[in-house]
Amino acid sequence: MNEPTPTPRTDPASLLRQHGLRVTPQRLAIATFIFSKPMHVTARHVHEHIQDAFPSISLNTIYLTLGQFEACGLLNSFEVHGNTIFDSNTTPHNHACCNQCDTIIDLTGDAQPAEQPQSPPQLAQWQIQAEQHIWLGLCPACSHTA
Amino acid sequence: MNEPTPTPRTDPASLLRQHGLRVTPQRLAIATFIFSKPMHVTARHVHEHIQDAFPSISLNTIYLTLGQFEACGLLNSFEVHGNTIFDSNTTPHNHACCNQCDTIIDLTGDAQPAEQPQSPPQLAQWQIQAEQHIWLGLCPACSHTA
DNA sequence: GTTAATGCAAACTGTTTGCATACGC
DNA sequence: GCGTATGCAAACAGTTTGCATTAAC
Repeated sequence: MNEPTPTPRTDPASLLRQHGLRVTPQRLAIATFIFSKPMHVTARHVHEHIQDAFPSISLNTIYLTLGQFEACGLLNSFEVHGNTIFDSNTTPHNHACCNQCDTIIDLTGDAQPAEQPQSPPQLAQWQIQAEQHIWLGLCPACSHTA
Repeated sequence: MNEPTPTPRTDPASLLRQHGLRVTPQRLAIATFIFSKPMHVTARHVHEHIQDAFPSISLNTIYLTLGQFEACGLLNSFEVHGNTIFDSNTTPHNHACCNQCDTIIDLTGDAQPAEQPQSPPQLAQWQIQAEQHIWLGLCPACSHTA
């Protein structure tokens, strides 16, 4: 009861209300999907998944909703291969992306120095808002078949 | 005379021939512009600059040429804010990009651990081809006006 | 009832592709 | 002369915008 965790594992509806977002069935479905576990999705990916339950949902709504989730701090986003990837894991971590199959994995740093962003001295006067550390290459599966 | 540096500061024409690329006036202009000093450019940026000398040059040619330069290892590319940035500095280094004015600076690491890409253990089975470490935020100028 | 979310369509941007012509080698 | 580079146009994908309708509060 004494844990002021920023985004606790509450149910999606409460999560939305906590951030001043209206709870609509579509939004609830998106939130339920995305926050069920840490995942990396594109807007299209979400759209295709949600269409099972809401065949008439538009990509537009997906973009809007994901954008709002990100503005609330419920999601992070980054770009790989020209696509915007939304990441429901909002703790600081890095990524590796396969150049062939586009698989993305989290690199949650045990020995990683990503937690403390030790900005280089040249950035002393910058106001850093985000840090992206991405490895690109071939995942184990694609390495074998390549 | 005894320096076998990979991409020496030869004239652009020789540089192109060295990599099996035909030397055309347009290509020469692009190469001269890009390799005059380390810089970060988009295809559009190059196009606008080259149009001074070749008003009829097409964006298509720019994309093709930059793509070939990259395939030859003369350029690196990365994406920021949905744009492909071509970097004529091919030595390993990191970047910082201003979210407001899109200024990009090189972070050539003195104390930076970027030189030896110490891949995280999770990537042991990956075949890493590139590593991007980008800081996003506000540059000193935009920090002040924000 | 007020305000925000949705869905549709169209616009917009960056990039790629196809193809005929021009030109470096 | 052969083969690639160029330029034009059109295609394409991801994303954004405008607006009328609908639904949450």
